[in-house]
Amino acid sequence: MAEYRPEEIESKWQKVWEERGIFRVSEDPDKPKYYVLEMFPYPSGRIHMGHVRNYTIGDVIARYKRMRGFNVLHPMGWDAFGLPAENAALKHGVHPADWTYDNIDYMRRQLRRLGFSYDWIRELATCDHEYYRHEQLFFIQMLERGLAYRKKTLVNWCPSCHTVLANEQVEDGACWRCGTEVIQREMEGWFFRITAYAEELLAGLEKLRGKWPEKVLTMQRNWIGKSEGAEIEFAVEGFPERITVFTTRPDTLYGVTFLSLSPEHPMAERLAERAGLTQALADFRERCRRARREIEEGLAEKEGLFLEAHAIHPLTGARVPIFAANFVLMEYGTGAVMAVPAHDQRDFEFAKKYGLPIKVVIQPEDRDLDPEQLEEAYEAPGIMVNSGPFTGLPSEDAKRAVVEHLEKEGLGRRRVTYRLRDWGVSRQRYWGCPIPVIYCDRCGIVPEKPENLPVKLPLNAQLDEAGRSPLPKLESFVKTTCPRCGGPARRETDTFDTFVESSWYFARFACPEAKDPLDREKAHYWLPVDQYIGGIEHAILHLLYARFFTRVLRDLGYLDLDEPFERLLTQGMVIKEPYRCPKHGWLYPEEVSPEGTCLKEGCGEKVIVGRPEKMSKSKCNVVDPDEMIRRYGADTVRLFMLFAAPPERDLEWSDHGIEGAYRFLKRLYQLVKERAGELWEVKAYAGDGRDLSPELRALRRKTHQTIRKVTQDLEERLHFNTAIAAVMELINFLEDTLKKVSPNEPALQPVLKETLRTVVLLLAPMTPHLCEELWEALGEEGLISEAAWPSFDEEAAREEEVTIVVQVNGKVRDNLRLPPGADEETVREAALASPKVKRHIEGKTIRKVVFVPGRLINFVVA
RNA sequence: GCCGAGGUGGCGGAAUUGGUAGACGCGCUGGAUUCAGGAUCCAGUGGGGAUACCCCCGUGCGGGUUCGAGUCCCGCCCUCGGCACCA
Repeated sequence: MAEYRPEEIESKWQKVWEERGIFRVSEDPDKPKYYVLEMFPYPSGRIHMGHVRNYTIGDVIARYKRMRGFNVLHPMGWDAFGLPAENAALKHGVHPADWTYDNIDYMRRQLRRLGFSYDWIRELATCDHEYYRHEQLFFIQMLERGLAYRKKTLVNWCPSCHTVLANEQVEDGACWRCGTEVIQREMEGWFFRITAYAEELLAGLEKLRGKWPEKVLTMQRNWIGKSEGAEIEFAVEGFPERITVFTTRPDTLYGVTFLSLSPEHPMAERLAERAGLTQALADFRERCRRARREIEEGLAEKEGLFLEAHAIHPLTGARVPIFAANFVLMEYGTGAVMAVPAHDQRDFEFAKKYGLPIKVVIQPEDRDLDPEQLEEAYEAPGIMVNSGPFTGLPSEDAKRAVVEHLEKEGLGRRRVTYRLRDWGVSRQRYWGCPIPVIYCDRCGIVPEKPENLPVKLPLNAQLDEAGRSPLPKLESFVKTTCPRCGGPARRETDTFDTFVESSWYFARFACPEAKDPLDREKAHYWLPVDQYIGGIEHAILHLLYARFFTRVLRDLGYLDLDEPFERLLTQGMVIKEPYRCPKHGWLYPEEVSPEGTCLKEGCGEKVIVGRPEKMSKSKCNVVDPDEMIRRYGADTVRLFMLFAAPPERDLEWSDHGIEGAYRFLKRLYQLVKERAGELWEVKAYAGDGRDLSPELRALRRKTHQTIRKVTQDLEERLHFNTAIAAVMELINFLEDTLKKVSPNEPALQPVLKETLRTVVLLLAPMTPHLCEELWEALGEEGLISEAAWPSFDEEAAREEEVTIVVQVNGKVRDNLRLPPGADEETVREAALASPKVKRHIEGKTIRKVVFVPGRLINFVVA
């Protein structure tokens, strides 16, 4: 019996694909285009199961669309700048470039072994100056348009990575990469004006409804954080300047009893100076910066510093004290808040702590608020009280009325504020794209001339042992001449956030050889990406930056689209249960006995099996793709990744599960190989089925039903697990049929050929190597990778008989096999003839009959 | 606290529009084959009662709508994810 040898089959077909270059694409006006993209990997060394899953899903879509006649762009590249390269360099004494390129070579081989249908000609690595030079040009152009700028501000500093992080890159107050708590630090750096696009980025989400996961849309919406309200100006006693506050509750204006300023607010500084509190304020500001994490998590108690100054209420003229408060952020709104303790919980707590007055200006309908008795702020709407001319209005209406009044008086205006902050892109790191600006003592900040690009990252740098960037000390890099005046000048030594590279790589894939950053025509042909696939961890980060950058490139004239990714699939993680011994800690599966005891040093302790979680080396619950490919072959690994769960859900790794996938492929291989000889020259059945025996007609029906089912699952839902299940069902059905049908039946071989041919075609996007092999064995022409997707015959798929469920009082009592068109009368008679039904009806009256044609009949009796 | 997703056999998961709950796979049980193990093949496999026909119960919990609810409505519990002093 033929033995399934995946390693032979797989290398054979990978070579054929490679030699014939069948996955290379170019623009073809005669075919509809389809661009499938998976988030490109960071070349960390080896691919992990998460990559395998991500890229398998993408490959199935690419191969399927190709079979459907699309001109498919399916590229792959490397997100090759980043900190791990520098860390590895320090640890192993290799240069980040060597480390990165070695990893790329290894990982490329791994991807090839999995049989992914990439157009490798388009491969790119972002650390290549032929890639990042274009990004430097974008930056210069952004600078001209004010979309990039430099400012000094409080930034998130990761002490372990020795660099600044953008707000999006801080999770729960910690660095997203290494988990170290970030500290607040005042620094100069470069920013991209993403806030200029806040409204457009928010509005664009609407168009993605139904095409992106709702969850991602919600997360982005929250992150942008639009809120509508008003700016209101307060005069300051003894000062010419006014303090402008932002509020979403102008209706509570009459309830203001004090103002809170951010400790970073310039006015706080001025007031403190006058009151001789400069040192006190500086200390307070320092404390707030240090405790930022606690403050943001709401753990820190509210704290304030009275600045011994008063503001004048714009409408009542009342004197209200001014505080610096630890919970007021300089970066949001105006950095100043009007405090309404009766109707804002934060202000309430602050007022209680410092004994400040509480003034009720909104009354709920069902009770009376007494400021003396309040235990928490009343934040809901109600009826205005103590509010001058606005008293008696519903608070929701008063919001507008108050603002209109202020606008008339020149004391305030409507204002929309976003939570989104500008994107800080400066990184104090070596292994990244140099920011192409020069500092000249005479001319100030000067961008590099476009013709001098790229500003190459020097590869001769000696890495600093403490992990700091060597660039500032590298004279040959820093020392330069000013592009404007020709005098001596210094280069910027910060590099870009690596998210800048990944913000436009999908566009470069459309025209990787273009001399210009992008070839408008090619980009226009290929973009947008029709299907993008990647992890949910980039719900905000990469996906928001890429949406922003696409719009910038549009406004710079490079692209003519708004949204880069038409459809988005966020695949779940690959997870596995970890094992832990009370004495020896985390264990590898092979360190656990079949009885569930620890095998380390003859320990014998009962092993604790954790709930499945993300694979990580530290918990010893990783599965190595190389090892699995070696054991079972790429097709089996791919099949299991697709079969074990629908793509958006987490996938639990199972050693038994992958065995099952292997078993299935082996069975299919043997089935086809056994029959291949006799079927070689047989033509697939092409009749109308009337000449077939009932068994063969049924097999044919199942075949066409399966084509329909698999097509739907791949086309509409991307639910590969149910598609595979359907093919398995077909094979089970085929084997049952073979047992029932005489081998001499003349139509057997054509029908069998049709079925096997179909099975192989349907599985081809998922397990391409095996299917090429079986396609060839069946005597079919050409490569299955280039074959057309099968179409189904509606007539052949139609059931000759349908199952009609018979219920009595809603309980299933029997089922009938009848022709699909059977009318109520026929069904009713057949149903009443059934003894199983009779038993439940006898002696009772039929009150009602519910008939659903082709499905069911229900007798309601009493 | 707010928002979102989810809760179905021993396990991963099906059930696309309110119409036979548990497809497909794993595991398990029994049998065949084998010196034996493995591999393979066959049969069974939600729970309970009867072991012959059948009957009752069953999709997190409690209500409801309906001839009929995993699916719709109301209330609650639990798990996971995101956001959270953003004025």
